[in-house]
Amino acid sequence: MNELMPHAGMLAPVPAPASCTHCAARSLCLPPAADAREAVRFDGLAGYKRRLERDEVLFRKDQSFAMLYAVHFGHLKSTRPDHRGHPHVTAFHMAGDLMGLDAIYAGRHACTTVALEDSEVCEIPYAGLQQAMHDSPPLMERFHCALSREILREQAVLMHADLSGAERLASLLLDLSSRYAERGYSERRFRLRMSRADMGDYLGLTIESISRLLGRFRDAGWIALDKREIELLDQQRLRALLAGTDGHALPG
Amino acid sequence: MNELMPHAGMLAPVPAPASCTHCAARSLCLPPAADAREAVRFDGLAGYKRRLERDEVLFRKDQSFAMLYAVHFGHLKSTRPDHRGHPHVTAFHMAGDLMGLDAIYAGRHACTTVALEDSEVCEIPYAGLQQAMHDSPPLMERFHCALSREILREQAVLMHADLSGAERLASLLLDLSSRYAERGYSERRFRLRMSRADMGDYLGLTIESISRLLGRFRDAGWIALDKREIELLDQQRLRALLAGTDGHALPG
DNA sequence: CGGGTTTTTGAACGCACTCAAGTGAAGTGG
DNA sequence: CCACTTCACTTGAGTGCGTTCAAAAACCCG
Repeated sequence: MNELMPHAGMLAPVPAPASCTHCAARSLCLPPAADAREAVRFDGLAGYKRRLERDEVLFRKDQSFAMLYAVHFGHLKSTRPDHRGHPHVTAFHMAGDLMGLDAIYAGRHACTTVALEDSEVCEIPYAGLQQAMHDSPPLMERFHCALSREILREQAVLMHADLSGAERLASLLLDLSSRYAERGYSERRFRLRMSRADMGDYLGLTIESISRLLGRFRDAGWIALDKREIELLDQQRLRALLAGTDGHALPG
Repeated sequence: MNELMPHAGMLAPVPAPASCTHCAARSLCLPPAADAREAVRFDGLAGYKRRLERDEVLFRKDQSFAMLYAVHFGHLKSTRPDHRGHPHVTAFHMAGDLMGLDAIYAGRHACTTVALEDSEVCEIPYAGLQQAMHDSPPLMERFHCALSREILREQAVLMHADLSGAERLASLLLDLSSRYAERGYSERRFRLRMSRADMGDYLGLTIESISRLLGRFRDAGWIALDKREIELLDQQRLRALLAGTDGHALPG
């Protein structure tokens, strides 16, 4: 394990070096935007950070739930074993994303979350958050929005059901692109932090299919690909593939 | 439309005939279980009911969000159009289920919800609920649990991705069965309120596949089927199919 | 450089889809 | 009461896509 400091409760809110008020992902995360006093208070709540090395586990399925986490920097994935026991990727997380929301119901984590690269997360004690929400209706509302957004996100993935492999892959690439855009990074060129196997587990395709589809996208001139470095050369075509408006399907 | 009474705000909480305290689905729904005073207050909040005929729309996608709804009796489905515009069923709702949670984020409904049969729903004004949650931390916690459970439910469906058609169908039948059991109905014998087409839209299969699979389940002696009336003759086999532990797959 | 992992590529199979026809029950109007 | 329509479901035949199995190539890290 890699705990830099002990998990403190609400009693000793020693401020951590980096505060939410100056965080780049602030607008996508939980801390209140407007009120300065509340912002300071939230810093005290979420001040503790935890560093993770690549492949290090943040929390494991069935582990008892006490903290929510927000990505400060880096990338993580969440996996859940299916009925057969095979792991299935339920989400990829990047800066500002909230993790652990699915643990509130049962009081234990429903998924295992792992760092895809060296990362840092902010710890948000759930008990403290509840208290803070009681005192601050705007914070409560932000939290409800975050939960609702997570439901929406999963509904969107859920609708992959009757999409072809090419459509699912296009959907993932465009999703990543738009999330990088939200964060001020290039929506055209980015690095795929996850392995082909992770992409397959996420989309319900095999690793071979992912590889073949990426190859066909490259051959069609829709993307440029160098290992995990990707550039979306023709977003329009990718979108058209999803919409099915395009007369031209993927050549291949 | 079919509004029996005007939508009142918090100012005129005229109690409706049936109260949450006596509702059969109370334990599965939002109202607090313990405190009698809070229970009465919640009755005032959620007292208004709305009746729906079969095929009547409760709310439509993009409609602005003001109310959450709970199923009092009857069954409903929620659908969302995919990128192509084809409707996709995201959930089937029965007594006690909360609807509209996905609308909190954007302030507009993300799906369209329709009655599968004559039904009645309880209206829960979101603004009033927020106020009530501010006054009652236990209610707030129940609400967070409900949101978290919805996330879990969708994750479970999301993992259908790499299941075969037979496995997906078994999963749906067992899910319905366990939900009826929770509500005190028979887990063995029940009525499928939705059409084969709805089941297909939900599971990502065609109507023909649903029909064939139900036929194979029947021929294998795992279920008895009379139109929409179904009896699970061998739950063990259905479960074994999902777990993949069973040596015997579905004969076919 | 070598050993292990990740990714790519090839060939054949099987499942769910599409297209097409047919059955059955419920509802309508003469 | 019976033709007719309509809708929901069933059944059959053929195809295509993603899978499985198998092997080679590229990459990473010691």
